Amino acid sequence: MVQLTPARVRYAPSPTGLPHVGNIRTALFNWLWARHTGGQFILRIEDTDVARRVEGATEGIMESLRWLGLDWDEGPLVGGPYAPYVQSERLPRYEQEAARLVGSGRAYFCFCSEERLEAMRAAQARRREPPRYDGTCRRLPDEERKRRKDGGEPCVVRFKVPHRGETVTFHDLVRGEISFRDEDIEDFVILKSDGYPTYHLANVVDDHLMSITHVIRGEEWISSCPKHVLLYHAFGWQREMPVFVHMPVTLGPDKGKLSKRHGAEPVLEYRRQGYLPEALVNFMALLGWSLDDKTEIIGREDLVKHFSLERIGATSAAFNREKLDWMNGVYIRQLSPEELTDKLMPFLEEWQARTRAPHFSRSLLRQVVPLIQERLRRLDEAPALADFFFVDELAYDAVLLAPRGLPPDAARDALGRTREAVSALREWTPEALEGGIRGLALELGLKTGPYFGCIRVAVTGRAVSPPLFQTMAVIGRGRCLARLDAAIEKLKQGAA
RNA sequence: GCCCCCAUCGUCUAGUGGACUAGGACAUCGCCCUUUCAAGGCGGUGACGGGGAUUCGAAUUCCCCUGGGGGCACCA
Repeated sequence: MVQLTPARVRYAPSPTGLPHVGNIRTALFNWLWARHTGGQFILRIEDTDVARRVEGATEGIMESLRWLGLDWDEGPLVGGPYAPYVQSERLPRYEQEAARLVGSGRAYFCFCSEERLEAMRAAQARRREPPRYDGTCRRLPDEERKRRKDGGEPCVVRFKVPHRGETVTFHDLVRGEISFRDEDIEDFVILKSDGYPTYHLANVVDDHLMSITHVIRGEEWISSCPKHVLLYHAFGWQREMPVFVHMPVTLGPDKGKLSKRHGAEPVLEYRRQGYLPEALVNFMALLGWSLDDKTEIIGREDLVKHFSLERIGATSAAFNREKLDWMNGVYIRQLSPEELTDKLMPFLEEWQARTRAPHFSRSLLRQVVPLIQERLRRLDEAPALADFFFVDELAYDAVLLAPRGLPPDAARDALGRTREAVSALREWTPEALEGGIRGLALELGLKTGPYFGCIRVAVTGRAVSPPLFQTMAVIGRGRCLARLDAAIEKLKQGAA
């Protein structure tokens, strides 16, 4: 492998809610790059919007990362050489850097009120002009700005975008050169009136201070990237500018950018629905990245080993639940029965608590697991698939007992003979059951299809189940005989 | 409205001028296996948005159009 310099990358979410798949995929790509290069993955909380802050969101973010196995080397809880990693705790730095810019004439105080700005934008919209700060305070004489500032008038700090009719160009690893005309960039706010920095300032300052080498983020940031580039230059940091990698956004099923509005669910919701973190990781990695023309199932280690920024595509990808479900099934089948039992326990326990199923236990579940493993796509499907192993009474429609090709009377007789034959069995094993029941089928001249179907319903209460004889073996002699009796009774009542 | 980005099967993608009658995966359809359902095996349907240009030769390069997406806050 080529010797790579260790990268320092960051996942920088704002704590405004639980991260969803599109969001956490950014974390995954950053993490993969850090691990691939042997560098550091940094978690930085960008809580510079006091109004949008959500209680507990940071914990939710960390829990999501932990569940997916995306461990961070620096950040909340673990600390690091560039602490603190929460922007609200770094306010003095931003203020200081903003002041530097004001001092050197690259930024200025702006006293325009929210109302005035709103009116300005409304007027621009009416004139069908792009909404953009009109530069009122930029044109103010220095003395007046100083006087009003010293007088305590509320203000923000705006970056003085050089409007020289030039283009601001940056290199994006995914798309190549991207350029904007400087007159299309407005004098953006870098420090708000409450003293908090905006994303633009905080992000540039911290990335520089924390020696971030690669900024891997969603493509929704492309349009603000020139602002960041301008800031790097204004600060004199252009030599150490990070490599920009704008990943394509994830689209919802309706092809809109994945968000609450477009079918995005919190990552932790996937845990609740019985997805395996390794399946979700595999799946998300393939959303916008590919190893070659055939690899679909690729485990975490191989992902780390083979991941590369160069193979990130430029087209946005729609989140496709069906493929995730398939992939999750693949990962479920790869589990050992013991592992799967462990993973299934919380889902069955939750079900048990609701239904009071009398026969549920881990050891019974352990026996059931081999019978349902290849039938599961999600862990939360297990109760619906296996409930009849754990209950006493079965509730089902008697007509199911007489499938096509087996009239009710014949079904009742067959079940009666079956009960007889089976209760005489010395061993209650799949093999013994199969021998006995097949022998009987031959003797009675019954086709196995309808006949086995009939027994299946009697024993499981449904027309679809895992293989009959193994199922009966696990359910046990006592409950099987009782269920056969109940089925015969049901048919008698139906006839009467 | 303005700016930016993108464009291969329904979906995720491979493809960097000839190896492409465009490959793989999910989904879908059919067959096989089979006591049902799965799993598995085999096979089928299915795509280079349109138009120009460059070239002996374009999915691949360039331009235009169209379509889609993103952005345009004292939000990130």
